[in-house]
Amino acid sequence: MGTASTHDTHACVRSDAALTRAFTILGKRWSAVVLGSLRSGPAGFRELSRAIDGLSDSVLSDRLSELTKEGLIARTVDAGPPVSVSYELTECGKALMPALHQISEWAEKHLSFEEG
Amino acid sequence: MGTASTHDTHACVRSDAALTRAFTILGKRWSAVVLGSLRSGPAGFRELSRAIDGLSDSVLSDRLSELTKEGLIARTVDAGPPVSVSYELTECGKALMPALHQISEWAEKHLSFEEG
DNA sequence: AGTGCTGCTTTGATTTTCCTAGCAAGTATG
DNA sequence: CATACTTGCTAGGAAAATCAAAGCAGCACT
Repeated sequence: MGTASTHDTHACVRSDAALTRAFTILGKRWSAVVLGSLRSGPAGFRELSRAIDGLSDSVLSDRLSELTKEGLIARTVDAGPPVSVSYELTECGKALMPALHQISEWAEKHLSFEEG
Repeated sequence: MGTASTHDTHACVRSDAALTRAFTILGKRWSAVVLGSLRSGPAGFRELSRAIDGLSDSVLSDRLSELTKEGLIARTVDAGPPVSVSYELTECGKALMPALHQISEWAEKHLSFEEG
């Protein structure tokens, strides 16, 4: 087949723009894990740092900024006196939770957890 | 401190091991997009390269190797003469599609597509 | 004052990703 | 054979992301 026109435009669109856009955010190391950690409620910087093993403060700071900028989480400052900061999911962020949960279940079923 | 008082195991497990493991794979740039591109059926290297805009050959090669090693996709060589290679989702990879689809829908609803 | 908590930022080193080429092999022309 | 174009990759090196560790300011407890 295909001898007629070589440069046709029926590319079948294997590429999914929405998925690509989503993974501009989620495709960064730790983004999704940070979001997942916020699933059970608001948390402070140090709490997240402690909860997520392997993630350094500088990267956590970056992810938190990006996620806030993208509107997935919100940063709230309570000027105490002991000033405390807390991060929590926005509606947008919450809407992602079912998908994250599904991925989590997929991982448990299909992935091995001993890796080098 | 806090002899018998402080509730030390207050950790609430914010960290999700399965999610963390999943995003050891998916959290790499282009992994999920490559998988998504394979959802409509097998494809060759060049076809994927053309379909996914912005992804370079060297990175595609990396992702394909990793995804194959992790068992999400399979590489099949048909020694022609015109030798042709095709990649396709394994059962494991297919099982991830619903989640990817959900993320795609989430992106369409909640994300803006004009970004800098 | 000393120690530890909080929320970050800064400093390099290491790793990953990216872009530009290029290779080997096959097909299609002439 | 030569040229041109395909396929499936790999190499080199630069740019960006990630890393661990330390530092800093503010507040609390002792």
